[in-house]
Amino acid sequence: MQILLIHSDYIEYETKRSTPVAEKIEDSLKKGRMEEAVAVFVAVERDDEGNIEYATCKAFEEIKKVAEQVKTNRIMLYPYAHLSSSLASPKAAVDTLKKLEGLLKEAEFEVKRAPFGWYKSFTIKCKGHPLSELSRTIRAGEKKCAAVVKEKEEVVSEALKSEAKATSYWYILTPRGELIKPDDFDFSGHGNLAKFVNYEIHKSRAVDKIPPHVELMRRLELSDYEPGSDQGNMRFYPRGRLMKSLLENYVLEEAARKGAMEVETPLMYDMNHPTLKKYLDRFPARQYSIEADKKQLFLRFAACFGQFLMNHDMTISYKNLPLKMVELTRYSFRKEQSGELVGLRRLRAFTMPDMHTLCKDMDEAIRQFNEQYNMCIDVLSDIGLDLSDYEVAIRFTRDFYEENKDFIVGLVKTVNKPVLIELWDQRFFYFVLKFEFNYIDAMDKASALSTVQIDVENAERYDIKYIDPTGEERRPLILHCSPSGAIERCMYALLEKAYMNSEKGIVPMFPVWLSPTQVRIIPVTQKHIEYAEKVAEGLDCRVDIDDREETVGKKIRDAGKEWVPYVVVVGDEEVNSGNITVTIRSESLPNKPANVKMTVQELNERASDEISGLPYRGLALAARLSARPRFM
RNA sequence: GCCGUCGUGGCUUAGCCUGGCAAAGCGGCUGAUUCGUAAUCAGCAGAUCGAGGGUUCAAAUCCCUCCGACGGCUCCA
Repeated sequence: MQILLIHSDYIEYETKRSTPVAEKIEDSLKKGRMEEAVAVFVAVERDDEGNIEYATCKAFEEIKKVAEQVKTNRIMLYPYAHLSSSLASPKAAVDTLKKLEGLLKEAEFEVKRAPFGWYKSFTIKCKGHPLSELSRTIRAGEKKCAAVVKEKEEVVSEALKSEAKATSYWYILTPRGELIKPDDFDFSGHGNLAKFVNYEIHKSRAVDKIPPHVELMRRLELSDYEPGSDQGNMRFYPRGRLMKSLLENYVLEEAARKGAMEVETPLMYDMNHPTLKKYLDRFPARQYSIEADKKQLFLRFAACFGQFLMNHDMTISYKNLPLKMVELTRYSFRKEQSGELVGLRRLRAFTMPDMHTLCKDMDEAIRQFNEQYNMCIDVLSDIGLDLSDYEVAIRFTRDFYEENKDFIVGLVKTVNKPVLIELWDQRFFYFVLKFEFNYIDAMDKASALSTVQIDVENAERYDIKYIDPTGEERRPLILHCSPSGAIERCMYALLEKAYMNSEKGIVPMFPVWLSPTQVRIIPVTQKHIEYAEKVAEGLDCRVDIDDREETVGKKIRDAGKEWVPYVVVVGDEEVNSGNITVTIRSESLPNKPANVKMTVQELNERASDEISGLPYRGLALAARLSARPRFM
């Protein structure tokens, strides 16, 4: 916020013409005059929008200080856009001005406020003494002022009021349908669930290690922080890009298999679009905003916007339902608080498959929910995460539960292990039912992967309708589904899992279909490279050749450090026998490689079998290791 | 965003407390070695000690501000 304070003999204004953003005012406010007053010219800036309370209170303090110094009790607030080139939205500006006016009045100042959004003429007679002209820049900053603390308490108490209404009731639901309070539940044999419940309910997250996956993502040259961007925006090296691409394609193909139509929608939207504005108001200050020409734009944080706007314009018959659309958001942007960002776990720009299903009624929504619940289990399983890696949370309103008890218990039976239940007396969010699969990492932290929600609110908000058999317009229910959750987060989970495995004495690796190199061929000396090439030609997967002038021991070690699933050493023996010796990583123990003699064809069959039915791409790097640059 | 800890060649770190020529390993380059399952040998290059400011004859080292990472609070995919 920029403010300019002028101690004046008098200030007077008169409105001339309204602009499109003008506030509505009574005629009495079209002219104003104040004698012996501090005129406060104010430009509310974009930065203030994140913390209007702070900016308002800080401005209040500054004005109060100056007014006391120049010994006046009269304040004229005057909106003055020309003090800044980075203005807040008109709505935020008016809010701020009104709040500031309120604070000043509370402090017993005599306050007048010139109307916002009008062309005005004004006359001011500046006193000209040393303190009569002052300017202040207010930035969301370090110190809290007294007024902020007071204001915060009020905000908190508001939030507490709403939270009282939305009390969460926590339970554990077993596959046998028993609903048990967490305190009464015997967690033995359910260590991860205990961690998850602890994480969710008690919010106990004390940890003193650095996250293992952060080190691994760099050591494996998958991805890294990009200091040249904003925090939480990653760079992906060729290996990481390959893995990510495979995962992306996989989820899209699975969605397509379930009948979803792939679409693409814009990354940025008009902040003042009437429909979007309402939606945005539920997620204050969470998005990146940018300015283009005169428009205030925000970057999407999911694909909902684009798809719902598309749904709004579509002509949809009941015969088209359930109607599925999917988009892989590269990227979804969420301006998370900087302290929350961690490696691939929590980002500001992330890739999320986002599928929406329009359903004609609750019965269909529930059937779809069940189908997608199962799809999510299958998707995570192919990615390399099984039911022992994540915990299930199901959250719903009491009403929904009363009407669909058997269905909920059925979901628990599907996974055949106890799940965490969160139940609300009233609907507090836009959904009545949702589940997430929460991955539990090496530091006992939980992160949501797959999720499905039954949305009962946005069809109305976006005016999405379908025509029923009688020709009537009706509102569909909308399922939100992310079959895998964020792609980066899947990579994080795989890295954390590999780390935990290595702690348990299991050799860490990725699923073969995701391994950047699937087969590494190590020629014993330079003269065996030609033979290595021949072996490579017989393999239908990502094969590379370590042609560097290093010892065999070194090359073996390096292949191990890259988690290559199959390592083939070729020397005189292989050239003579025609067979190859393969080190199979998945069957190896630490310091105990599993070496198996087989033919090239046998290895090819084995590898092809493991990756069949899953997306495939060629090597991300040169086939000869000597030609590869280092990224770290 | 707030609180705490940290930031030294591309990477991992020593040096910082107690100010006095910036060290090592890995990686890179050059040469020798042509090697059989977790690191072959030798040499060379490579640093604005996160950035900016201050104190001092002298700052990687002490002080301040900012940036970034990690951890906590809060939140989520």
